[in-house]
Amino acid sequence: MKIGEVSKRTGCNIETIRYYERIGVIEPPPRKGAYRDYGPADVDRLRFIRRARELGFSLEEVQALLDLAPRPHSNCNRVQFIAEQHLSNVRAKLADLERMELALATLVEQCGASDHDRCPVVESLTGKG
Amino acid sequence: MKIGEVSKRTGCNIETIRYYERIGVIEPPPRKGAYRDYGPADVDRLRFIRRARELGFSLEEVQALLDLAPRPHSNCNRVQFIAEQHLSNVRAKLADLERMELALATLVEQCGASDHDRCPVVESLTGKG
DNA sequence: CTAGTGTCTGTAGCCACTACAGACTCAAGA
DNA sequence: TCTTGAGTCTGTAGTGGCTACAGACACTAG
Repeated sequence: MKIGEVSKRTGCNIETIRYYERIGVIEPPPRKGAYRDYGPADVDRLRFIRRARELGFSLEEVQALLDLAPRPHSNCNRVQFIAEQHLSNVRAKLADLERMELALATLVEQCGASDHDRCPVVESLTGKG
Repeated sequence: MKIGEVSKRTGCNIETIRYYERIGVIEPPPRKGAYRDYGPADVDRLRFIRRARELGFSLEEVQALLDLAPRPHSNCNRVQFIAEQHLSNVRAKLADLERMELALATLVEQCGASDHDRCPVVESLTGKG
């Protein structure tokens, strides 16, 4: 299977697949002539990576998960640990964004209600604190 | 005022202040001998930038806001537009993160409840979809 | 044999910083 | 005056996770 086909099947784009190879997230596949020749296992691995990325795992975490995945039974605790850590990061980011959302929504609302003598957004950013 | 003082007053670190100058977000201040010599207006501007960044505005948006800020009255509509646009980006990211959070929390929970014959996290990432 | 599509390598760009190295400047104290 | 030491200077390179080329090469169908 050539890289274009793999790209279609996994949803990873071609440049990204080669990038993953370069940084060692996937192994360099054998070559058929000048072209990379992938098998089904590569497709599975890339799908795994893509899903993990969609859940927001960093490539470093993905690496770790991939190393643990072949023996899920004995490694479940470590996998769970990584997932929990990541979950708490996600929750922290969520809290940040929620704070932003609230602040922005308030400003925008005030802006709509204002007589535009003063701009609440600018005032809020300019205020002395 | 030297850059270290400005850094303390604004919470921007020194490297960041010089970076902002390099990319044109702030003007190069005059020099007193070899050293940059800032005034109160620079402190205000950097505080503005910092606050806007904390609300998640990109530096490009910050630039635009800074250009509009001197005349908040006449520019309020444009400021509001930028803020609204940004707010909807924030909300989109929030929705993404919430999806992640839900998926991760579910997996972690299953992982805790599992007898560890199979690892729900690995299974979910490996599944054919 | 040729045209066209796909793939190859290598490099540079994106964002918003951050982290140095190695040189310098300047104010205060001896 | 001389030294010390903290602060500042410039310039460059690194971060993460791609993405976007340029310019060359490979392969396949007609």
